[in-house]
Amino acid sequence: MTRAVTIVDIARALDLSKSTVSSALTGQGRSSEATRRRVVEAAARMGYVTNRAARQLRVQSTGAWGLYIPAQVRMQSFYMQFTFGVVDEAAALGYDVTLFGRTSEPTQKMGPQIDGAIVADPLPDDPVIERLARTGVPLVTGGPMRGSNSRLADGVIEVDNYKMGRQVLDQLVRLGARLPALMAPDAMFDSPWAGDVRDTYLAWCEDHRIEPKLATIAVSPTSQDLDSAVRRLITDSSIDALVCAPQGLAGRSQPILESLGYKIGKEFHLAALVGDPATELMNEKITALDLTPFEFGREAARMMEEILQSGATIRLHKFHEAHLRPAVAAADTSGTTM
Amino acid sequence: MTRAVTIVDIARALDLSKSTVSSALTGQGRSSEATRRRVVEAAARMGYVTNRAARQLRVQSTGAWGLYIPAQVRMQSFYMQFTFGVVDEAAALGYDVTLFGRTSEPTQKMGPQIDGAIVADPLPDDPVIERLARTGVPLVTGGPMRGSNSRLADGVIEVDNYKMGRQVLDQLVRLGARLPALMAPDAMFDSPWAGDVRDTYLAWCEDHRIEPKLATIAVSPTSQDLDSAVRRLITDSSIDALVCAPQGLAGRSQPILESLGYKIGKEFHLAALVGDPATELMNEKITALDLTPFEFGREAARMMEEILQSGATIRLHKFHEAHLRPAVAAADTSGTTM
DNA sequence: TTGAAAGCGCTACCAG
DNA sequence: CTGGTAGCGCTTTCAA
Repeated sequence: MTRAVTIVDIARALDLSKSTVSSALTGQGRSSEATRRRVVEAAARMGYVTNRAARQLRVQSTGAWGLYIPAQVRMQSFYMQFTFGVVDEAAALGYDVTLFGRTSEPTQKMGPQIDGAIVADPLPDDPVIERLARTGVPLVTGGPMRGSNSRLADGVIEVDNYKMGRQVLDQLVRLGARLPALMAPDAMFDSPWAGDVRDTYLAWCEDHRIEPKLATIAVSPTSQDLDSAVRRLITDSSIDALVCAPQGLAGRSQPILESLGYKIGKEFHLAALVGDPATELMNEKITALDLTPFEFGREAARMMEEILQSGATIRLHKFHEAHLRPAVAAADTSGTTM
Repeated sequence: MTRAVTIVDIARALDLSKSTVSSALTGQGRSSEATRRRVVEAAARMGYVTNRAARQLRVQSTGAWGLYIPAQVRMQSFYMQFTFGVVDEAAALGYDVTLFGRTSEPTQKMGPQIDGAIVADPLPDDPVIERLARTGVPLVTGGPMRGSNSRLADGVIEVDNYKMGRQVLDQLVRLGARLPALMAPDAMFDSPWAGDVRDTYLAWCEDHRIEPKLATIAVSPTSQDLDSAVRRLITDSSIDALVCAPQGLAGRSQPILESLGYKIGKEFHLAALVGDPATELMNEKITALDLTPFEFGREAARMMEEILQSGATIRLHKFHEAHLRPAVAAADTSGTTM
């Protein structure tokens, strides 16, 4: 592993000064086009690559963003896609993305060194978020912050859960449902999103003069837990539709319901508020919301860039577009339309 | 955002020199225990945090590792857990983890600045891996490398796919299966792991004088694709067990098979080679391999540390322990053991 | 046991 | 348009 080539190397090779090379490379147009090209060409030929540490030390910026995904939901593909959306766009903007885990610091004397932090689905009192915020760098959240933490965010990008939730419920009614139940995350994952989902459902029920049927469950329940939750829900009451908030649970509920004799898409309807690409968005019997998490992540990254560009003087709030992917109406056994 | 506190600040405050503070902080025991404690205490009180860039510039190391997950499989929870295993252990060892996406660089004049790269399930000719390797930093792979890339890795940690695959197949036989089929990843994800899985199955079949029944499928197939693949497999032949290689497919196949009248765990057996925590490892009817991906990631990180400590002079190869979680034998309707 | 000084690679400023 | 120089914060000699 030989010593890396630096700007002095290429300065010597071209018989120029450090400064000329530097400005030619960063391209702030103080040098003549001719020398600029010579420098760039030589840099490429010699395999020059900027030393980030040196640059950062000088410019006082790290060139990296921190990304934090709460431990509770790390198994969901939504967050993986969100993550790579952030990574992808960040790379395009010239930033690295550093991932933070749960512990993250105790051993570390050297705190995370980042220019900004992005947090997905911030939980009200997550200590990691507080620590991230305390570093003083801009904070962008995917999903709103609530409670004491809420003013910590410089940028928020969220899905309009209220609008989308209603679209799902209305769609179920359109398919023939009269009494949809909601399966929402339990207290272990009491994120603002979870709260929005509950509130939306309750408000919708009130509008429709419907007795709400709400069950709570872990975001990644065991088969047994899901099984008993579903059974409890359908035996307790006369519901004819089930809206599952956590990703994947609608897909996993389908076989349970079918084994109990329900015909999904006909006398019973299923919906997913966070459609899983493999199991729900591809499943025509399930009405699902496509939250396009990859694009969601990209937008979060773009928002971060915007805030950084402004010198962290602005606060941004945007909505990310989600899409309703309705279930295909089940072909009636008695005949067929079209 | 006030200026960060540096070692000079705390040197001034304590009326010491930069050097003394530095060595006290890094604790290489040249200063007296008394001053060392004074310095450490002051640092904590003043909220000192090491400037990574400065340290790196001096020491010529970035304090960060790169992690790359092939795009094809990013939706699998296995990789998410692996990722956070790496992040967790890296943090404990004092390293940041920078995530790499597919594009990663075109815009970047500034190549990734890392001390080492970790790659999960390296695909034979992945250009990102080549680029990572070309940076000259140590490379650790989760899963073996094959083909032209294979000598690029300084460290390899892998599951003994051969041993574990056989354990699964033998277990199915023990449960009563005679003719197990394999559902393996298609050419889109032709990783060494996928190859191992196929080879193991074929060798096992030969040993047992069984005609192999092999189907290939996308690692994240649509419901329709999975449905038709399963149907094709069982109608074409008289198989009585199905081993699914890609994560989650055994769980997703279960309802398909059941809807066709098969009783899983009795006359038909299902197995998952990469047990999904939510759908397969929790499902008592499915024989599943628990690859403990989080721990897998941690081990990869520890291996990286070991290689780095050696000055990248050693090459390491280890096996990561996976666990067979057999299906619970279905209670026979005619009676019960015990 | 401590201090002074050099220097990692880069950008920014000030002359020319 | 270009060169010289200072200095970002840190570690690491070399002297005291």
